[in-house]
Amino acid sequence: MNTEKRNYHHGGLREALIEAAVLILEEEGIPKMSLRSIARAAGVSQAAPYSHFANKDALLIEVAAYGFSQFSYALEKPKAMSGDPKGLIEHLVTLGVVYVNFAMENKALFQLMFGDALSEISKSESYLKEGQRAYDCIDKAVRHLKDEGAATVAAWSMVHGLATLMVDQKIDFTNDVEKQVRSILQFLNLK
Amino acid sequence: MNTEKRNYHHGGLREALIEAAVLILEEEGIPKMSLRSIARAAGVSQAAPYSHFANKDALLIEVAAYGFSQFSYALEKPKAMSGDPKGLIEHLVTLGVVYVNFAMENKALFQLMFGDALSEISKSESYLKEGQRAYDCIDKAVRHLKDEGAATVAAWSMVHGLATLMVDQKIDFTNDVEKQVRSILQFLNLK
DNA sequence: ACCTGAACACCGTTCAAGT
DNA sequence: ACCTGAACACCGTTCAAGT
Repeated sequence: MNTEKRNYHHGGLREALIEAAVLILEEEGIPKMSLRSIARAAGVSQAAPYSHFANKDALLIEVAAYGFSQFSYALEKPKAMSGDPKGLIEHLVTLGVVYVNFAMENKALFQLMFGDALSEISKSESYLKEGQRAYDCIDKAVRHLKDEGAATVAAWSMVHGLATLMVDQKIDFTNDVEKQVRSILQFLNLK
Repeated sequence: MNTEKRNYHHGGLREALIEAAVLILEEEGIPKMSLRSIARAAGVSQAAPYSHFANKDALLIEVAAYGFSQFSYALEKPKAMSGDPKGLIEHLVTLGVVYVNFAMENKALFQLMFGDALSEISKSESYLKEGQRAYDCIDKAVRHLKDEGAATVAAWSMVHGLATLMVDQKIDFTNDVEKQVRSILQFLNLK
């Protein structure tokens, strides 16, 4: 395993570094995800990443963008089944459950995605694109119930607040995420 | 200024280190807040902090606890003026504004307080005590409108979500925090 | 163009030694 | 008991040098 050092000279190190970073991120946590440990995991020297990224942040921004692409994919999967109000509310609950489950199953990645450690992240095309996809998903679901920008922000804040409080261990860990999401969304009134 | 090196031998280094950490935290940000830079700011050697704290995290936990004491104080200040429903809702809006304003005016401290970087924080007496004070404030205000645990979690999630999204720059920065808080809390239905 | 090895300035932490 | 100075094992980043 350790000895099958692939030949990254044939163009693949950039992606391999991102993959290695994602692995270390979820398996060892943010503090252990150093640029040097990522390079080690990819089987290259400590300075090699600088051939593909301006600095550590630039690599982490790509990791965050990858996270948003996975996140958006998960949010786009469940399709609204019926057009009646009850079905629309049920769809919103489903999105909330997907949101919180993603956060709990990818804690460190979620923190990287939504934290503000990466000062240049808003200059990344892929981050903006994948992030917008996720936002559009929530926005569309909310606007079917209440076509107002503030309503989206309200729903998003509520679900995101629960997700962060759970990930950051400020709220009792509940295995039953759906029950938890349902219990707060009952207090969201989209008239 | 640099030369007036106080004599910390007479018991004050512990508090001086916490103060120095708070200053660096807000003025230079989390990445610059190293244990060595804190020690430098307090005018002692790099190893001196270990006479008062087991490690860097132990010091940061005290900083977070200090943050919660300030936070709780701010939340306790505004008193509910009238007992009628309208006054109670107004009180909740006020608490939301205080919450978000604290986050925006103490970004790095807020992130330290509510992040999960400090793995041993839940073992700190002062953190638990000051954190409980803040929670009780919100819980009391919500329970006057709707006496249900889930209602508190819903209101807290919504306000905390807005605060984190703003601090982490995932939502358009708005100078008018009150307007923003009001615009989302209109969708909180405590029946 | 892509990668290495050595170097620099940082870090957290430990430990013998000083007072 | 409290603090220092030196040391250790880490970092991120730069740069000359190799292919």
